[in-house]
Amino acid sequence: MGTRETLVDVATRLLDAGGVEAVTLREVGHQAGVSHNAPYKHFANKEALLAAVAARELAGHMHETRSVRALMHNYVAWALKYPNRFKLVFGTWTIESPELTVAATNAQERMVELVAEAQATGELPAGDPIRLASLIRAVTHGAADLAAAGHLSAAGKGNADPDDLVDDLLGYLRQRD
Amino acid sequence: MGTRETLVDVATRLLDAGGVEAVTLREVGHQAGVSHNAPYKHFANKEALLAAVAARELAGHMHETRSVRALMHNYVAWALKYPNRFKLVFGTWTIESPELTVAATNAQERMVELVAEAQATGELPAGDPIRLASLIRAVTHGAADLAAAGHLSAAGKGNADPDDLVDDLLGYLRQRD
DNA sequence: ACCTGAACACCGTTCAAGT
DNA sequence: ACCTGAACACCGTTCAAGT
Repeated sequence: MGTRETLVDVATRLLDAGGVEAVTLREVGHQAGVSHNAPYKHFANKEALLAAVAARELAGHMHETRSVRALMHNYVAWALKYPNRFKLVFGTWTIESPELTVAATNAQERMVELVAEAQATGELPAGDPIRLASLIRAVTHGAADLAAAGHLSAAGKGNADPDDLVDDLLGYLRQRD
Repeated sequence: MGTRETLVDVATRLLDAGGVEAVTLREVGHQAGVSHNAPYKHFANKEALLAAVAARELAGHMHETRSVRALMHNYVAWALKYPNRFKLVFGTWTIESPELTVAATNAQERMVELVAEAQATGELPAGDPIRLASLIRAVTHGAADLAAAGHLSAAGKGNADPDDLVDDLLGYLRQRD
């Protein structure tokens, strides 16, 4: 395995264990068996390394899913299992990462496809599939983000988990026809 | 104005200008006219200062709103105007801040109240108001978060903005009865 | 092409000391 | 009660040098 790949591996492990602030170039280099500034021979800076982590994460989660519902539940499960990767991917980037942009675009297009299919069978209401996909994605993202940050259960006991909220929305959308 | 309040002011200004990583205790102290470690006499550490910033932000945005829709549009407008404050408030906290918890609980309760009122007048469908409030909040939060991070317009030109998505959801919910 | 060690400027935090 | 200056351990990044 090349050094570059090892660096991304180590960075992902550190990210999972302690959040983005636990990913230091020095520790990444050390655990990869190289010096503390060897990463600069493979990445322009720390953010470029994090972008590589995010891009690999996004690309690796393009499972074949048969339905909008399955895709959204995958999304939620991923956010809850790897909250630090989730936060990294959707955080603010000051650099333009082509691989990250490509991965995000692919995911979005797959989503729109699935929505259009569901509209064709009548499972989802008619209308602009991009706009409807954005709505479904917003609920899923919002529910996952609030849950991952512990802001969804703040109100008490009988709270819904993110999967429930996604299903609630799909249920309301189905009852329209 | 007391030193403590000045520190929170300066920290907020730095947050707006350059994100959370631009908020250094040294710069906060300097711009507040005190030494670089005077903040430790008012806050246990850097995160406690950031929690004070977040709590004041959350408390200051409890405008009197007459409708669920107005509250959600306020939420979106706030997220777009002060993305760094938004990200801070909903980020992961490793400390327990009582003032932050209280402010979040108050906001959630107000939201549930408004949803219950709308259910009474038939504007929103019946059912557990806490769960319905969670759904509406998830869409709003998700749309605002994706938009603030630039992930909503990734698919192209004809994209909906966060306000449109909120209205789309409320529209679907209204058409149920 | 890839790596190393020293160095620089920065940061959070602590501590002894001052009023 | 509130503040200061020095100090410590850390970090991202750069640079000259090595193979």
